[in-house]
Amino acid sequence: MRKPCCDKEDTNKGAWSKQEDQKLIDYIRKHGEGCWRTLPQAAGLLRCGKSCRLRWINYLRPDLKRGNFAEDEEDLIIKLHALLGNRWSLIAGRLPGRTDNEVKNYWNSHLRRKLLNMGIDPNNHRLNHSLPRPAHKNPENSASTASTSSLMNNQLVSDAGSYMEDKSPSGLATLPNLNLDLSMGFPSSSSLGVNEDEDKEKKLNIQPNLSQQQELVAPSAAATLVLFR
DNA sequence: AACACTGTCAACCGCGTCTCT
DNA sequence: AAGAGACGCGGTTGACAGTGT
Repeated sequence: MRKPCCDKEDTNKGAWSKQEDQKLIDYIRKHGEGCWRTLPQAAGLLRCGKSCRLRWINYLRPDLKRGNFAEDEEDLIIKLHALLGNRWSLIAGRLPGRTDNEVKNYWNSHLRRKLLNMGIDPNNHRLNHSLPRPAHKNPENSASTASTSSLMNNQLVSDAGSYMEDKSPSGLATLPNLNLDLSMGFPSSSSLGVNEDEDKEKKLNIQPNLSQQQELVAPSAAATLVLFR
């Protein structure tokens, strides 16, 4: 049988120091990612493998974009969230250089509120008449919803809303064709295992006729999704 | 200037799934 | 086939920064 991931007494917790970061970077540059269980000891770090993995994926990876989200990224997150729900890793997989944690944080701190301010329920992306809709009155809103206006133009809200209601007898919500422009590159296999991605798309029954190497452009291929939630 | 409140984000925790023995 | 460890994910927490009073 395998050994436990780490001895909890011997591991550091909390914020990472620059030295720790450097050790992790150096080690992964030399040996590559993976084998997180043995990595801390091999790299001379008093951290558990889980913590190392998180630090690398969320912060140290060289292909991370960081900085503010662009409007098109915001739109894409909102669209994908309407389709996938809180499947942050899948959503982040469509945003090159972004991590699931980053997307999740951005959703919770910015996008959720933005939708609420528009009177849209962030949970189901439907217009919610019981929510406040200051739309034109609030200057902050009119400014901040510049990108979301394109959202409305795409009829995402109504589309998402209608299919959320359109439940099949089996209890699954079947999504109609959706003109979802997913013209983003595929996630790197380092950030999201290819096999895992494949597997999840199978589970989600996404059928955009894609090969792994193809850029994901699914306008009319139209993700026909069967959500299992 | 000092305090309270709010927002942001890195990191942790627990759980489900996968993989290995 | 079963059980245990490893991995990955989503939810939550807590420290810190920024803003308001």
